[in-house]
Amino acid sequence: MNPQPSSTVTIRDVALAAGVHVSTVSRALNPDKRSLISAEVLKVVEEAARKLGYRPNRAASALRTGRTHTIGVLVPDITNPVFPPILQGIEASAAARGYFVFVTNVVDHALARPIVERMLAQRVDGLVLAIATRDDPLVDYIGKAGLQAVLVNRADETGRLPAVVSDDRLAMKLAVDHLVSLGHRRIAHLAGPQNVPTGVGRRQGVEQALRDRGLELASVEECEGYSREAGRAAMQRLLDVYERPQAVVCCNDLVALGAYDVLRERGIRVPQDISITGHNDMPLVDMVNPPLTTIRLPHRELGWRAAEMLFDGIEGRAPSAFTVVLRPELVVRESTRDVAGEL
Amino acid sequence: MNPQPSSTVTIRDVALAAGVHVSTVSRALNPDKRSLISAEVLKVVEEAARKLGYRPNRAASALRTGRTHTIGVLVPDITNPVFPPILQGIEASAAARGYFVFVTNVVDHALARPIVERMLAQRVDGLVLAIATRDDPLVDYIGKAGLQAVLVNRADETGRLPAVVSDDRLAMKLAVDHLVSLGHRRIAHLAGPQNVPTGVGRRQGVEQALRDRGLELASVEECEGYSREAGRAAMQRLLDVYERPQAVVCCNDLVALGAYDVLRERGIRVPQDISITGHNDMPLVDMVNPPLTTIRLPHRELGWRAAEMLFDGIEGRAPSAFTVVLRPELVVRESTRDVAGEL
DNA sequence: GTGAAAGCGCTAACAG
DNA sequence: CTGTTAGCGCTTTCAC
Repeated sequence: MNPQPSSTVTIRDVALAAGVHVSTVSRALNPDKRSLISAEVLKVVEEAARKLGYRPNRAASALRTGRTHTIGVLVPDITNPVFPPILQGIEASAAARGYFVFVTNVVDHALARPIVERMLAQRVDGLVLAIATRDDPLVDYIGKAGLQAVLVNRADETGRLPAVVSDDRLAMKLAVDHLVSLGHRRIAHLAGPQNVPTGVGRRQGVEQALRDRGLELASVEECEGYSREAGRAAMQRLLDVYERPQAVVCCNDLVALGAYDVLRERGIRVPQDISITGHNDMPLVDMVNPPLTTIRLPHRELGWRAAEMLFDGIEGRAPSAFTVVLRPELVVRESTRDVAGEL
Repeated sequence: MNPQPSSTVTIRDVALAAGVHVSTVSRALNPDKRSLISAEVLKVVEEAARKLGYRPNRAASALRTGRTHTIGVLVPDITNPVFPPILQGIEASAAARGYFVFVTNVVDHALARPIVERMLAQRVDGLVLAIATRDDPLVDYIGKAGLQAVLVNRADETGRLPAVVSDDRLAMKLAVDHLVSLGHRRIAHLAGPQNVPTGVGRRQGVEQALRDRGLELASVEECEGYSREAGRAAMQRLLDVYERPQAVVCCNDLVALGAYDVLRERGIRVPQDISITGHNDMPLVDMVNPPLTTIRLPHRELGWRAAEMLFDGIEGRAPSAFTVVLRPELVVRESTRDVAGEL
């Protein structure tokens, strides 16, 4: 009575058991074509399929239809806490549509191309890229291969691929406006790598927001990466080279924590002596000392929207937008302090 | 000259271009059968394949051979920071062997079965499960379906499936021994859910380690989950019901942070008034206030080893072990304090 | 060492 | 509404 372990139950077996032709079974089991089948036959087929524990072979269907119901996702480092929620959003969208998600960790950017080639061999229906650097030849390659793809968390400036991003400039404006409203004037920036779009966008955001308030950037240092270690190094340079700023807008939380490290070593107190802001609101930054004022991104929604756009493309629907820009929000904690009353 | 975008380059096209039969191409491009082909023909075929940008269609090969070169991974919550490094280990092993990894987030345990069924339909070659609860019918189902599978981070007590785990008892012994050596005697435990193996194992580990030192558990509360919120609730109960302990061994870091929350609210200082230990050494617990003394697990290796075992099984090699137990290590920070000199 | 031929399980014209 | 037929691209006996 129990459904069999499937192993080798094919559409043929079901057809035999139901006393109909295989194509009838195929139609009966395909939601889109079910309507072509009489209610009577439908029942018999479904019953037979159920009894035998039939499970359509996706590999066979993929060969025939060219659609595998799989997508690939490339992330630079899955242990970076911004990516899990993005993946979760992607996977939730995929699961809801009956797709599976190949997740790959692109440790070294040179490996991205071979990974995409392997995905092509696997005949994925589309790709979500969380890794494109500025002006990436990979984007060209994907375009030429005629593959559906969406970028997430990084836009393609040349507009070849649709993208879902958070508004980096707005994010930095929120941070700067917050600091200015607290009375800060000498504001520095620990910038992200200037060869990735987010690094550039956030830096421009800081500069523009400052300009809007009639101020200019006190000083800036570029980090080699979005890591605590890079933040530490950059903060050291910032303090060694320039006059100490009243506040530092960091390109992300990890960098801000690296800045914390340096400040603690040098006996500079946050926020009494200097205010710090981050970006991402990664888990536990509300638990560090002091709790970090930062920018919260809708990471899960970023992933979800990217996946939805991808599926729209795959299923031939016109995408509703080419670039989707989501709104970040400011989360005020204790790493920023009001200095308006002081001279 | 540039390799074509593949789209429709098949083995036939290569055969035609090389002036040989398709089966020759198939052999030439299969590392295991390459030796059957003359060096001369080999060169011609490889050249043709390269020139055309040929990319073997895995869906076709899967249909023919029954092997898809894909595995599935089920995790309960990818945003829980223990899982990304495990996934990273799995993915690294898979990539090295030319496999892809389907990652799924099993939000609700009732969804696990349908997900496994869809994976079966997708004809994955094997499964890594990070989700089994004690005595899970899913394990039976997988066994019956004849699917290769390995558990990670959770053992199957009935021994039906191979597993890679960290030594939970040893972990707790490390924590307890550390606290005892600091002079603590009244030691409590915030236990994990007793319907998952790790919850039970860690609790037993605490009790045994205490017994080994001639002590007994001062008090214990069970958390509803491995979350900060659950830790908060359990810590509240612990303080409300029992005499305040000198130290609390927590079943994991999130729970320990929940305990921090309660202690802070009640003005009980860590570590001056009470020592706290965690488990997992998740990112940033070295940055919280105070930095958490905890147990570090080899998460990445857990994933790697699980994947390696799975591939051994898939490729017909006898697995080198049925259960692999990895060693955790103690990381001492500032949430535990020496009280030996005090009365 | 290479070619011929069959078929993995499924879907999609095309008939009827 | 259902059956017939062909074939997706690849691998693998079986011949020669």
